[in-house]
Amino acid sequence: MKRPRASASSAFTRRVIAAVRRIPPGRVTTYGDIARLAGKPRAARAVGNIMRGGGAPGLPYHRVIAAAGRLGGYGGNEMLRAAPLRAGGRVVGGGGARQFSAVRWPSRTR
DNA sequence: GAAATGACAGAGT
DNA sequence: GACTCTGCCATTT
Repeated sequence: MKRPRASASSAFTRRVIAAVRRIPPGRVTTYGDIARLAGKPRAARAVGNIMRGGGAPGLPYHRVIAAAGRLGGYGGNEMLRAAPLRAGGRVVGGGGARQFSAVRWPSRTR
């Protein structure tokens, strides 16, 4: 099994973790926003890489979703249940991106 | 040091 | 409105 997990050995990784931690309860954010908070608005991919590693256990990574309002490709089914995504009713499973807009962390100040 | 991988984003068709 | 392709970045091997 080859599972290259990233570790928080860099400041950037730490920054991403801090950004996720900044997410208020009942709200979700996108990789792009996290990347931007980390200082690299184009590093959404890198953000996903860091999460994959799980360098910060306990961190609400499940609150971070794709900009499209979808979950991305991590296949978090049980996770969503535990996630506070029900802030607006339900983000995934039925209505999706629309409600997502309601719980989206208003951090994107483009 | 270089190549491969990956939980995305945005623009174009 | 939906699908496809490319670009950007960081980490790991």
